[in-house]
Amino acid sequence: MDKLRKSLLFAELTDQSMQRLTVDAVEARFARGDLIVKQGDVPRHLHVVLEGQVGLIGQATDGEETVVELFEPGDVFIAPAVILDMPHLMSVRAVESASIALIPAEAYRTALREDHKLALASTHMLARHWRRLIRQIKDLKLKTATQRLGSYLTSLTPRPMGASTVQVEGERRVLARRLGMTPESLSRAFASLRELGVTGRGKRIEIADVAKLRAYCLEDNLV
Amino acid sequence: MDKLRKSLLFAELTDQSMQRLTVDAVEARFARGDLIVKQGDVPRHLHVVLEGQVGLIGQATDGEETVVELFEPGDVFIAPAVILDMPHLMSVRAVESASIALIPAEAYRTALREDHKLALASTHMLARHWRRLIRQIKDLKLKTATQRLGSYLTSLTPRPMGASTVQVEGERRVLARRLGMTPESLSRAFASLRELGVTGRGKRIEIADVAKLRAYCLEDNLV
DNA sequence: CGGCTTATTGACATACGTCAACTATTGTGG
DNA sequence: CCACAATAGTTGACGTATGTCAATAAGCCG
Repeated sequence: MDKLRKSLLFAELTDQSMQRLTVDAVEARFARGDLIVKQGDVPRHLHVVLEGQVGLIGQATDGEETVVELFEPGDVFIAPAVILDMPHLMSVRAVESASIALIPAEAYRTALREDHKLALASTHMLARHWRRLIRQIKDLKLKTATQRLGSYLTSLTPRPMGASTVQVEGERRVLARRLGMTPESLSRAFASLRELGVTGRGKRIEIADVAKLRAYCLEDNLV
Repeated sequence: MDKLRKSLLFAELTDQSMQRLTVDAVEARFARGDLIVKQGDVPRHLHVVLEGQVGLIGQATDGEETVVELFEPGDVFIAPAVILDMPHLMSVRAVESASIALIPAEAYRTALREDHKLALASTHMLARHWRRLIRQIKDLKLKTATQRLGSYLTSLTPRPMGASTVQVEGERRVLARRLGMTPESLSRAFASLRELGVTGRGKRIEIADVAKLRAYCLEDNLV
């Protein structure tokens, strides 16, 4: 269970704290499409992704679904509901086969109260998550669908300019919903970006001029 | 300066901690429209609203602006940037004349590191803020403009059903941008809601049947 | 290779934004 | 306290981005 150490949240904890936190923790496997957390339920565990990818899913009362965030190994998800002991605002679904560490909610809350290092690490984690959401809200409110796709593509390359090739992992539908559009609109957004030098099909996408794409997508340079 | 005690973040601190945190704090007044925090700047202070209302503003590189959140007395804003010591992703503007407490950023970070109670209170604050943003993203991605307005109106009344009168404070433009639409669309959204029993002009709005409105707006019952 | 799922493309519908004109409200100086 | 200007909100006409539905093409896996 010391795979958990890879997560930033637990990296700095003492072995003793870690021990107490994980004594009743278990590892669970989920197949693609499995529901890991159901919106409305009261949290029983803090979840940490060990392998695979999971999606934070918002469900409307009419059955519509959207993807708000994608989490990868090392990421802790739905911590806020656990911290506040309030019903989940979101569901979580495995978008590919995944392995998740389940830490009992009360154990985490107790550890938060008793272990200052954990509380401090939690503020950092929450602050980073907050900024991810803020970025997404800005994108949704200020950019077109095509610009959101372009921004996403530029986020996949470390290069600030010049040419670059990026790997777009995962299903198109999931990416489309994450970016706030339908799969059809995503296809059209890819088509629109072609005239800005974004070529290639499938998972491998080539960007001819990253700086130009960033400018078109209204990308700011904030870290 | 013990107006700060009203904020949940500081309610439980020892006097000694509070003393150290506020020794170099100042209170600043801002007029309507003043920029309090500029997107891209490195945070110098943690901000707490003492009086008035401020808006968290996202700016695109083409000059477009949107309102992401509104903060009221007792609210702490832009804490994540202060915690992480990273550039602000957002600007903050006084939407009405406001008074703000400015706590030096380094003092807050030091206190976070040394005072467990403060770290714990900060996780709660961040968790609550996270849930506000999640709610907003779900609304933006899953609801129409009219439904978002309806949801906002139902959030103003404590009653889950029956008739209710609510006060819509602040300027229409600010509300429109907060809800992710233009002022014109907001006017039309009010007009559309009229046939669902939402009447009245100006600041006082009457809802004939809160439950019916909530159903139309796809409101879930999550706390 | 065949069948199933997923992605793309086309035709069309619609929600929302834009621009402009008009109306209501707020604030201010005489 | 009124008159008037300035600002804010509403309404109408219209354009455009994105969703919807249906058909086709591409990718994936036994």
